[in-house]
Amino acid sequence: MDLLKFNEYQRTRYQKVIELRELGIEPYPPRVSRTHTTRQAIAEFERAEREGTPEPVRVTVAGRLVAWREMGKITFAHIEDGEGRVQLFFQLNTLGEAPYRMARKYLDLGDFIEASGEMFRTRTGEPTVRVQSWRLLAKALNPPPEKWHGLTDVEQRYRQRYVDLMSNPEVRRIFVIRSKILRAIRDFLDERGYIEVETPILQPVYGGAEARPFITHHNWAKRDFYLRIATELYLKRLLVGGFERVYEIGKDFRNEGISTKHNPEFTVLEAYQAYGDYYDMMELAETCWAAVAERVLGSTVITYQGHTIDLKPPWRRITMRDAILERTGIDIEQADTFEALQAAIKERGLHVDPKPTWGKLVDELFSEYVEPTLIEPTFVVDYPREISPLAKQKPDNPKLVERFEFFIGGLELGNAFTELNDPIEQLERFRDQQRQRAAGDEEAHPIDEDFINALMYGMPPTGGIGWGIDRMTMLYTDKASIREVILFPQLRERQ
RNA sequence: GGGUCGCUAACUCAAUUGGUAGAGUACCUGCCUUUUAAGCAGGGAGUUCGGGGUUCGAGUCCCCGGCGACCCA
Repeated sequence: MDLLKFNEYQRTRYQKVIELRELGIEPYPPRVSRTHTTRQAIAEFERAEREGTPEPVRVTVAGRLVAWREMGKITFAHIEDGEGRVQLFFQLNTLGEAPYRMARKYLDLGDFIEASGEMFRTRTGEPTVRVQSWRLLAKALNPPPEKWHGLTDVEQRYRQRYVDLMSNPEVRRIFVIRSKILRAIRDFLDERGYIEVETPILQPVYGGAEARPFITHHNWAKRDFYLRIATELYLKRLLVGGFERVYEIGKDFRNEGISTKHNPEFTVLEAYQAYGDYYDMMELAETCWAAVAERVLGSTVITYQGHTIDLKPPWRRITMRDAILERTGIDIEQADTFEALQAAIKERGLHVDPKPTWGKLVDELFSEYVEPTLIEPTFVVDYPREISPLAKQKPDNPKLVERFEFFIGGLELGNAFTELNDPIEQLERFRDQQRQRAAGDEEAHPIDEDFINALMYGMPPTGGIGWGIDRMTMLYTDKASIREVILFPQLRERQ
């Protein structure tokens, strides 16, 4: 950074750094001698008050200077640490001339400092540290945002999340909840005997979902790799290997646009259970989501964008056929060819993006007319086979597979199936995808020959499920945009 | 990809019809020994997102571009 380009604030603050060093004071010392967090200091003081302890409570607290009120020979300040804040009382008589003047001359809002002294209550009753000595821990060169409004500019909030976090406590709270959600999911699955695994992010063949991948290059191998779009095919290899219950939580990458519901890299849970099916996955989903809400929010009832929603099981189950019939009057079992469905859509004057196949048209019709209406937790079951190349077909209807997606608050949240474990059928499905790719569908699945080889060793009947952690966090924190629940969301580079 | 809105001091925001770019916070100086959005007095601080055009004169009008938010596809 060019020192000459320092602004007014940076110049005055950096000047203080220089002067402090001339005085032999290091503005960025290596160690801290904190004895109490702000919360501990207050708690210990209040306990001493209750118990009538005669000795004063002595503390050394540390944190960021967030308020500074000079009143002549005394100054009130607040510091903030990870747990809260506490008031500091700088007094000329207590500190002595030099340390008091130094504080007033060299401290600025945003600096990290350490202060030692006895706890007391001010006239207004606030527990406060009467500062007997203080020390600069880290000089801040940039001033913090305005104390009352904080940082509100959305673009700057995302680009400089550190400023957002320091000035908006609500934002910190969201990411604490996100962390607790992850913890609760892991606890839930661990209690059910799942083991957590890690599979490759760099993959020679991508798969497990319909999406365009990011491509990267490995210099040593002299070849391109794909960033994974799903963990599915690797996790199922582990079931072939003999693990019965596995899950992975990690980032997937999809080379697509950005929206309030899409970030190119996003966090996903996938879980697989041998000897299970998609009914077991419904039970897993509704139980887990309710348990997580209970553990993280203390209730299964949440508010999302004005809707009050109870996540308590059992959730509503409806077939995709009935859901579409309900909302559009079209029975996809009758309109069971591409041409018939096209005709039915036209006949009813519905607006659906043109799609190349029956299955994709069904999916589009559903997304357009059903999905936004699914506010209560709902499993939509039995999807068209041709858009579900990794799911096992329904025994009584070869056009459909044992697959469901679930929806809450109008958000598509997860996807699950009874996993296809017939290697030859799987190969056929991949070949179908290959044909769709040849016909111009860039999102069609490529053939993963090693995965077929794995299935040829035998994979037990299995239920599998995946859901997005980002959207789950949106739901639990009542946020309409995925960027609010991702610490550093993807943005275009600024010039 | 299309539409709407936005981008002005470090932050939050003003700026009438096109007529000297302002306020609050923050910063600097002074006063002030129980304040808490402390107070009082004074001062400094701008590539008005970038480029071009119209005009005597552009933050404001027009064109091109950038970034963001929301809606639509």
